[in-house]
Amino acid sequence: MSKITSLHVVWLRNDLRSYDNAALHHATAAANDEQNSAVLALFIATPKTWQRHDMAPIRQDLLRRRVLQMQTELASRNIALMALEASSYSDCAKIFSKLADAGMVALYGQTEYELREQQRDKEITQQLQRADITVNWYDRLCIMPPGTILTQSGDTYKVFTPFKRNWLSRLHEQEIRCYSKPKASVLVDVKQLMQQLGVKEMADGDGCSADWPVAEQQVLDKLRGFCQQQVADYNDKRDFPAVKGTSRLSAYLACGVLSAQQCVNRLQMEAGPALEREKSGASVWLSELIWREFYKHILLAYPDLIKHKPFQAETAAIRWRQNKTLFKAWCEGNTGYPIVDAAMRQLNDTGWMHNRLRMITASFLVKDLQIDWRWGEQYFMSKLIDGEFAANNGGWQWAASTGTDAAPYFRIFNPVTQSERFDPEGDFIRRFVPEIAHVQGKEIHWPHKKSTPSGYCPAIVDHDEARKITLAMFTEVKKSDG
DNA sequence: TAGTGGTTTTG
DNA sequence: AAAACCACT
Repeated sequence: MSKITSLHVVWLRNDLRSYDNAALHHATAAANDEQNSAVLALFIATPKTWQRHDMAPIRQDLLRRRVLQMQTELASRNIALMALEASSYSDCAKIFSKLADAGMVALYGQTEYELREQQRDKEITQQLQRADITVNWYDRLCIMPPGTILTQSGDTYKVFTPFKRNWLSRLHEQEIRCYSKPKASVLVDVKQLMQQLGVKEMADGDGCSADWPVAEQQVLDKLRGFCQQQVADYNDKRDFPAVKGTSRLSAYLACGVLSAQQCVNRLQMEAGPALEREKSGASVWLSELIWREFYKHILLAYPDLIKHKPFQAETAAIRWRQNKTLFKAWCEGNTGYPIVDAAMRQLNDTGWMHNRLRMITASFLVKDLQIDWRWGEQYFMSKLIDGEFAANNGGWQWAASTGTDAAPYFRIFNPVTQSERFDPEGDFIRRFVPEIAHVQGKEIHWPHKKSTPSGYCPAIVDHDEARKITLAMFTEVKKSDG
């Protein structure tokens, strides 16, 4: 075989899949078109940057496991995946200059919307273009890319429902296309290339995400299974944490084993007509995918969000309580509110939390403990296997009433009412708060009525009182703003 | 035609 | 209360 003289490099980040991967697809097509040309997929682990972004250890481990799995999957398609270990994003530049010397002719990748990531990509782009290397970015993180869904006056939507209406009308105008799995003709010898470049191989993770399978086919089967068997009941079951009513695909969307395009494509295939029915399981699940895009669009349009500025400027003046003791109790699931404690322990024990519980615990931290939503935002990121800036920040600001969407009511959840409504039998609470598992019947939602069961913590705050304090805090900043 | 004001909608 | 739409200019 003749010597490889040109490399088409695919930089994988949060698009760790071989199906429907635009970058991989185009790089392979280009390489197959040329003589002595090969595709090289590249992943660079950057634990220092990950840590600075509070990326949960379980999410880091999932990334590493997925990359190793993908290495095998891609090799069978004649595509080598070089998995490297660096420290932070600034080290990526050195790797690319070495690749440029080794015959790299083009770079392919999927765009990302966070500030540091955009800076990183901009710098690498400039560096490579100076060396006459073609750089191709594909904006496929969303089905409808930011900038394509605007109000009639050309503004970014700040309210979900009109955004969704617009988004859906676009969906009806077009067919969602997914790229096929690429196949190259020449396989690069990665071991040799790594030696030649003098770069460090990616380290293994600690395996803490082992409960989450990483084989691409297995994940696609999960998606298909969900769309065939569960999505029909999604609207009826999704709010009950004791029931497996949600897709549990968020972690795979976050690291891109699945694309949103694949999700909607599969949903249309399996649930077709139901999608046209309002409140059908299929259309409600689609709404959740649209929420994901809504927050990504918002993030790109309001870059201050990445600096943790509140969307509603006047709420920056709120003086949140800096109480480490109360915060710790919330983190550890020792608030004395069973549904809150069960939820936080689910997060701590499994790296994942049911969406209904994310709203309940967020509301509790902000509206019952008056603690800065940013503390909660950061804690969630540091624990969640599916933590992504846009959705996490959007969700927290929604719960904190500092974000988009100006509803005329004030959003304070009553944790006991929420518990009664969404964990009616207390099954979920008993699973995660064993010290009150023996409490019979509806008392499980509020076991303090007679006296707090031994081994369980008393309530750290009185909800009705806390509610009044919070309302006053918001009234204060609203009136000083005029 | 882009700006306005009045009306409807809002996770 | 604020956003978005819509009709009118």
